[in-house]
Amino acid sequence: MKEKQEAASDNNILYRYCMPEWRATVDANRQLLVVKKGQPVFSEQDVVKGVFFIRWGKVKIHQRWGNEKELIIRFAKKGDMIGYRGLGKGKVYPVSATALEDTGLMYLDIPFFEATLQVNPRLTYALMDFYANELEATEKRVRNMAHMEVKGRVAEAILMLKDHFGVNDEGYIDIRLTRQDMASFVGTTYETISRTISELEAEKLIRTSDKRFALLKEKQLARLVESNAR
Amino acid sequence: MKEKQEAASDNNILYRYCMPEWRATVDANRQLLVVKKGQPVFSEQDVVKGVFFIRWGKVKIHQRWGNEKELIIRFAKKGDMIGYRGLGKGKVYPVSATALEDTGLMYLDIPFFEATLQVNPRLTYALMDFYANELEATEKRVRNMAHMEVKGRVAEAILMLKDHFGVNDEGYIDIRLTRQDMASFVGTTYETISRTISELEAEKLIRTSDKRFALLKEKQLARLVESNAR
DNA sequence: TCAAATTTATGATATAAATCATACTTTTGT
DNA sequence: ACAAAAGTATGATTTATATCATAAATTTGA
Repeated sequence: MKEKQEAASDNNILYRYCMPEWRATVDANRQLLVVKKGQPVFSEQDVVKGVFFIRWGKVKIHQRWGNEKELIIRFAKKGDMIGYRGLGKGKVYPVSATALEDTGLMYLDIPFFEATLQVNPRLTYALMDFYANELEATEKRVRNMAHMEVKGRVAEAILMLKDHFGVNDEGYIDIRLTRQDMASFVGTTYETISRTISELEAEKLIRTSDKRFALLKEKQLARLVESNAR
Repeated sequence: MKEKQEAASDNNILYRYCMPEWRATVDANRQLLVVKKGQPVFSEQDVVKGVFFIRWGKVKIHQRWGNEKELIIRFAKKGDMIGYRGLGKGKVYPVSATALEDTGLMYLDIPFFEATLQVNPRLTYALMDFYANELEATEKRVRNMAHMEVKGRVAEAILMLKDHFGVNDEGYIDIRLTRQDMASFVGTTYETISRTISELEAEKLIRTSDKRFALLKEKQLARLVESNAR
């Protein structure tokens, strides 16, 4: 892997909330790994053996449904923790994680991670808060899925992507997504996404290029979200 | 309130996971209250001032959308905690809680509850696990909303209700729900629910009476859930 | 570098479920 | 105990979006 990527500083919930004395223990127990674009970090039904922290790159957390369909639960970037699904031995992942680009990860096995939680109440507290907030966001998604139509959900998805990944110099949101991934994130088909994106472009609310999105009229897009009850 | 109801033993995550020494402190700081059927425990946009534990009765956690529509996020019964949405001052509820029948609650204010978390790492740990599991269940709901059609979602909803509330002597799930509540839980309209329930009854998979459901062929109902990709 | 595979755009058609409408039943509050 | 309000069943119509189909554009890897 490239130097620049390897040099990325780790800044994740674990490093931020565990006691400084424990940090060296973490470093002694961690493993570093690289997953190539398109390759799985873990897959549904795999036994949970550890937890991952993204050092660089991007990952989608998704769930298969039947043969062809999938739903993207969330996207993860540098600093994000993935793969921890609560306590309990012998658990299997209810979701898959797949690299959207070459991605560097740090891995801790479950016994060590849970020992870390026991020793660092502040970390446990921060993690509880993290899950409580994720839950709130996911509940909102259920509601949107139930009551908002596709166009509003697409608008909201684009705004979420902007919040999560930020924009680059040219104003494009810093993640490349296929129409299929976008469809899986919004919960619709790629044909419908294709049409909806074309429509939003025709209305000059967004621009797209190289599988990226740029916001042209963010406020109007946000208004679209609000007024899109079914 | 009736004697029998008042005599209910409290068994909730707080009592289960906080240190015995702390229990008396909790009891000194708690308030007990009763909310009548149909009345709110708290409402969307209220400032979060405390957390509630249900002693007896049943509550729905729901979110309004526009004027008429709502989505029921979850149901809560005896022992369940409601109203805690992570740390942070000045937070407002993103959801409402409304009593489905007369309900007795214990209330703790946020400063005391968060002090309790600080003092009882095991409780924090249990709460983190609780939220991680809730998150997993809610993610599954997002997926079902995206890919499963109404009939499958209704079947799944009925199975969830059975798990959560159990069945009485006559085989009926121990909660009374209007068609509108059922629709809000499944994420559809009451007309569609009415039709779907009629259909499931005609197929002899369920029976209904007095706003309650009884399972006649649980396995077939579960199979319906599996095979109901859109 | 080129052929194969994947991704995209867009049109035509089918369909699940929303909406509109009406009559009937049950629950609630005074 | 009764009138008003809320809830339910079911039919008719509309609509958003899935599905099917085709062709063009882009990406991939040998």
